[in-house]
Amino acid sequence: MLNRTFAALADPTRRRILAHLARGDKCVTHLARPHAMSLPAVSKHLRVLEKAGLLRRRRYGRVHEMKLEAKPLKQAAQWVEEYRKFWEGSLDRLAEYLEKTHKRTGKKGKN
Amino acid sequence: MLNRTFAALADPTRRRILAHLARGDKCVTHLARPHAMSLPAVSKHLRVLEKAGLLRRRRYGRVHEMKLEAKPLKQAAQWVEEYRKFWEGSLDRLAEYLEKTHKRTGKKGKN
DNA sequence: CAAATAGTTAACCAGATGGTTAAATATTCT
DNA sequence: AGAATATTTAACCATCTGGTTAACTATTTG
Repeated sequence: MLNRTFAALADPTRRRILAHLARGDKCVTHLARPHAMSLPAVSKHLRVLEKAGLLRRRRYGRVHEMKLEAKPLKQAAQWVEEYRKFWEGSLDRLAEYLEKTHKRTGKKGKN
Repeated sequence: MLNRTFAALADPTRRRILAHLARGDKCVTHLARPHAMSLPAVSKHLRVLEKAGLLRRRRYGRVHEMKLEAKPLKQAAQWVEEYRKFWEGSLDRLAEYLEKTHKRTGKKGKN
């Protein structure tokens, strides 16, 4: 799940599409316009996002309305947040690392 | 920047490597052991992570010590967090959406 | 019905990705 | 010096990715 989510987010076009969707649901042509590429290209991006569960599609006649789906984003946020423990406690970790790995003149200070 | 970060995070092997690194810095062989793949494969993964700025490498003789670098993760978290506004206010958005789309009398708006 | 509109599917292409094995490069150990 | 260890580089392969154009399906409109 995270695989597809992160892979989907790795493309700037797709992130822009999501940004637009966050400001209101849009149909394919509408989402395509600001992107200097063909419609099929956008269509593909939308399918990637859909497969990643980042948007849901509803058809109204010939128009496909896209709707942002936040669940995968939440999951991604959760994953990344686990590393907050690390980057907020990084000095402690560094100390621990220095102590454990290199017994060379144990200077364990905090900065 | 986000491109590379998210792309790097899209691979489970790389996420596992980061998880190990978050628990202490490790050298290549050490990081490779739990992954059922060749050393060069792991080496490649490490380079991807390095290029994405997610880790820093220090050489002590022939041993390369890897160290988790949190900045890109922070940036990624920041990006994802922007969508919290959306998924926490999703009901309002939904209401807005319903109002705009369904009660409309066939106007071809360029919203 | 015919034409316009919305969107997808198909076929193709160049380049990236993720893996392999074999060989090369440093560095450390005896 | 020679062997072992840590890691990278090279060459190769299959598959995925992101784009294209052309053709197709489906729906709305005149």
